[in-house]
Formats: sequence, structure tokens, C-alpha cells
Amino acid sequence: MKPSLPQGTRDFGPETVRRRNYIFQTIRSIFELYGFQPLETPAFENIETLLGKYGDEGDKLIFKILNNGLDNPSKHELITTEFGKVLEGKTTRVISERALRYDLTIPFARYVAMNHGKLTFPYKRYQMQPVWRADRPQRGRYREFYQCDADVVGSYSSISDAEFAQIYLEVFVCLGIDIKLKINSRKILNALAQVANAPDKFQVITVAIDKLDKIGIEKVMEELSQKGISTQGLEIIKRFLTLVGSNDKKISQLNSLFVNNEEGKAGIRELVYILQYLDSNQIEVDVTLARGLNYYTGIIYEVKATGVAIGSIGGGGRYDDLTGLFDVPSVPGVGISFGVDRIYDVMMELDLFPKDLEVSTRALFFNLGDSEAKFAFPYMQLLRKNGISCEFYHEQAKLDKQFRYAERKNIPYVVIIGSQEIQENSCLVKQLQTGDQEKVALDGLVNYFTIKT
RNA sequence: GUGGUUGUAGCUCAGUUGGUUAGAGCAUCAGAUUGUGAUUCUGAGGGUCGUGGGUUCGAGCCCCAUCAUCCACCCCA
Repeated sequence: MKPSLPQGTRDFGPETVRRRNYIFQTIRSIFELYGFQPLETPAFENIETLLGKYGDEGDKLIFKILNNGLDNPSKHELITTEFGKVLEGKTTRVISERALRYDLTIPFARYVAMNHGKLTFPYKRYQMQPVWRADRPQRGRYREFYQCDADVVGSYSSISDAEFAQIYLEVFVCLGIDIKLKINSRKILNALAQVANAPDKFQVITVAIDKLDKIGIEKVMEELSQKGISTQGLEIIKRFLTLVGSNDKKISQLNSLFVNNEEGKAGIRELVYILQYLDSNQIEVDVTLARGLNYYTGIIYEVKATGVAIGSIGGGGRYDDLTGLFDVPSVPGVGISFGVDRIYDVMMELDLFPKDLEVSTRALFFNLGDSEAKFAFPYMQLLRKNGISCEFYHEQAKLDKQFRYAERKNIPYVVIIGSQEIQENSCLVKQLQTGDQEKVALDGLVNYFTIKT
């Protein structure tokens, strides 16, 4: 058969894996630095754990796993009727009782709800695992991709909100990516819906204003008016959308807009709190930032790489009652997520990966025949024992072939031990990049490479 | 899920109004060079033209379906 990959998935070759690991390690070390602890959860969950948590759109994008044993003759009738429901767009347990993880937050909430008696709060965990979405793939969008999440649960303190902003900035400085970190509060968006006299149209309003930078203010107003927002409401939303200037300026304008709205004022306090911990040029208050996931209740974050059109490379926010979905009330939390695959694409486009990531083998031993190989082999093993990674060329071949192998694998040194060298108890070490070569005594070989490293 | 784009050698791509045996560059392999690699020269291998149907005397080219790809929308990391 002809080999192929499922839509939206990829294989990762050695260079790619090394570069991806570089991103993972950078993020992990900073998570650890801030006191987060690792957690891993299964690739698939009971389907009801996931359904209904991400909105209607999210439910459609969840990969459902077909149950085994659907061909069991004794269940034939039941399964046929249940499958009729699937055709109507409903998923039933008889057909599917498991689904692939859609993000890391809901499985985490499930874990916290199951273990809330045992955990020490505030509980800080990080998680770096793949998630799956049945989306249509395109640039920066995959059906299998990794998220790196960090969350704090069990505390209402805004200190965590500020720390997460700090983590975002720190990670992207380490990776060398120039970003814009945007913040907003769901409370402010709620308040907007209230003062615009459309408290029930919160969803409609956020979806529309989220598109502002894409379709422009006229089209946004058009969409809102079609969705039944009053002229008076439109006027207020328009004023809201045209907030400009520095963070301080925006805050004072918001203050005047929400003088009589408690929720709005609470949202402003959340923003002000974070801003006092950060330089104003690192972070931008963006009142049009909405974010789709509907469990957020407070601060929300989004990270975009400047100069690369790829969507957001990170996002997160505060949710005051995530575990309530699993019958454990009042465990608030806040968290952020990094999209590793998009970060990778950005770094490739901007050529930001360190060049030495691809070096693995330090030295290639040439194969000059059976007896020479037998003589040289123990010296290679000695290098390996000292932590220097080496390879022996697999067969006797023309030198130029062995050289080219070293070149293609980016091996910096070549060690040649032939009959001449055996007699002298030495070897030739050639550095490929410079072309320099020198004679090295065999008992000084380990030392030679230790110094070079 | 909706709309569009593209699919020819390992890679990047040519291929005329439908006409005999489908080409190039790069890469690979072999030789010029039996202990010195990015140069040069010579030669070789490699394709059921994404897949399956259809129209035609004849299809890489036209039609239909299907799969994959990239893009836009929706949504999102």
C-alpha cells in the first residue's frame, strides 16, 4: 500500500525534534523556575468530560472515538437506533464513550476535581502534551499539536495574574521572539454588554468586536446591528472600540464609561493590578480581545508574534469556577497556554533557532578495513565512556564517501586510524569546518576532545 | 463544516490547440582518483503523470468522483 499520514498530522525528523525540544526545554525550565509541577493526563477522556465545555463549535471539533464491538449481533437493534441520533448530530454513549483530548485545561480541571482532597492549594501545575482538533488544517493550524499549559488553582489572588504575564514575557525573551502581549478582562466585556443595554448578547458582542482589526469598525457595527443591538447600544460600543492611546489613557476612558457599573470597575481593577507589575511597553490593554473559550471570567491574555501572520501563539485567562463543571464548587484558577507548533513556525520563519542544535555526534571514526577497525574500536568506546558521542563508519569505503557522511550529519570531527597510525600509536584528527588536521597520540585522544568541548 | 487553489522523478518545476518513446536543474549511485570531503568531467538508475472512473482513434492536458495540499471563512494554539 501507499504510505500516507492522516490529514493535519506530521512526522518530525531529527532536526525538527531537536528544535522542538529546545522550545519545550525553554518553557519547562521557566515553569519550574516559577514553582510549577508537572502533570500528565491520558490522551483520551470519557466523552462527557469534554462535551459541552468548549461551546457548540468546540464540540464539533472534538475527535470522537468509535466504540469497539459495534458489530455485536445481540446489540444490532440498539446500535442502529442510536446511530440514527449520530446522523442528527448527537453523540451517544452507545456509539462513542471516549474522545481525544481537545485542550489541557479541562482534563486538568477534571484532575483537580477528582483530587481536590489530596492537593495542596494553591496548586500549581504545568503540562506539555499533544491535543487534537478535527479542524481543517492550514497555515499554523494542525489537527495534532502540542500545548504547554501552566495553571494555578485555588486562589483568587491577582498576583498570579501578574506572574503569568511575566512568564509570557520571559519565555519569549529567551526564545528571541518579539511579541505583543495583550490583556483584557471578561468582566469589562460583560459590563459593556450591560451598558449597551444588551446583557443577553454578550456572546454576539464579543464575537463581533474580536474581528475589529480584521474587518474594520464599519463591518463590526453592521454585524452588531443585524444581530439586534439598539442604536443607542451601538453608539456606546463604538465609543468603546475607539479607545486609543497608552494603557493609562485607556484605563481612564474605561473608568468614565463604567462609572455606574460594578462589574466594569472590577474588570478595570484587574487590569490595573497587572499593569503595576510590568513596564507599560511590554504589555498592551486591548479591549477588543475576547477569546473564544467560554469558561473565562476575569483577566484574559493573548500573545502574538510581531511580523509573522500566524494567529496567536499563546493565550489564557482566569476562570473562577472551573471545577464546578465536575461538581466541585469554588475552585478558582488562572492559566496560560503556549502553542509550540506555531512558535516553531515563527522561529523557523525568523531564523531564530541556535545553529548548534543539530550537532549530535562529535566525531566519526573512519573505517579503513577490518584489522584497523578492530584496533580503533576500543579507542572510540573510550571516548563514549567519557561522554563524547561518536560513530564508527559502518563499512570500509572510499574516504570521500566517509567524509561526505560526516558532512551530511554535521559531525565536526573525523578520526582516522590506518596502518601508519597504528604503528605510531597515534591518529589523525581532522576538523571538517576548517580543514585543519593534526596528529594526536592515542592515549591523549580523550583529553583532546575534552578540551575541545 | 462552507468556498477556492494546487497535485508530473527523492526535491524544485517545464510539458504547445489532446498526437509517436514525458523532460530539466538539484539530489542519489558508479567511474576519472586504492589515505583526504563542498570544485570539475563522464556515465547510470529512478515516473502505472495523486487515485478511480468517463469522453476520444488517441488523455499529463478535457469531464466526473475521490484523496491529499495550500489559502480564505468559521473558530482557534
